[in-house]
Amino acid sequence: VMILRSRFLDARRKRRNFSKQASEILNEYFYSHLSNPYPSEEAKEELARKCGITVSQVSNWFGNKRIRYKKNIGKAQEEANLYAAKKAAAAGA
Amino acid sequence: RTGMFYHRIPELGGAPHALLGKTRRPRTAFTSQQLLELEKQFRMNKYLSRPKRFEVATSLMLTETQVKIWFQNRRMKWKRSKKAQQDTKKDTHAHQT
DNA sequence: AAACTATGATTTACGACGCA
DNA sequence: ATGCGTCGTAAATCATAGTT
Repeated sequence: VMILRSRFLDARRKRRNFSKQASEILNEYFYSHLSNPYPSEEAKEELARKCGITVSQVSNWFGNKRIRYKKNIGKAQEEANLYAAKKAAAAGA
Repeated sequence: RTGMFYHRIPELGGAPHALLGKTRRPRTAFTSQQLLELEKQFRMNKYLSRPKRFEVATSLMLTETQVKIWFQNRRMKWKRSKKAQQDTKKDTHAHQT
């Protein structure tokens, strides 16, 4: 059909991947709160500050992460173990 | 165990609205013509009166609920963009230490 | 460099809750 | 009690960045 998307106004979709460090912080939070990965507004603000991104971006990240984790628990499990180990190592110090 | 994170509020709710008779309307991609008209209406009024909603829905072959929800979502988007603009202003002329 | 994959952003549709 | 408001979200999809 002629759903010729307004390919112009969507130019804000100029995205950049987050820094390795920011992803690290977000993943650490996600996997250490796996039973309830829903950060409060305050937690989102803190994550945003630590990652140097906006609160909306933090919300987007968690939304994407939750759904994609759920859709592939097997694969994500590796990542979960990785971050669990990392946390343990940090705590063990 | 992969304790599936259900939908918030551990107490109450229990299972997330699953086996209930309700069927979620599949996500429909509105056509560019529909979006153009909806945006036009939104520029005129941020809120739609009941008669106007019926008129718009009918002319665009959408349900009144779809139009209602579209306006709700559009207002949220509008609000987010205004907020983002404010935040940008704050950043733009920064206060250095 | 084309094909494929990862990822951040945007778009419909709701559930929960508020208020008149 | 009904109905529409916001808020936060799921899920699908889009658009581009990154990888093979």
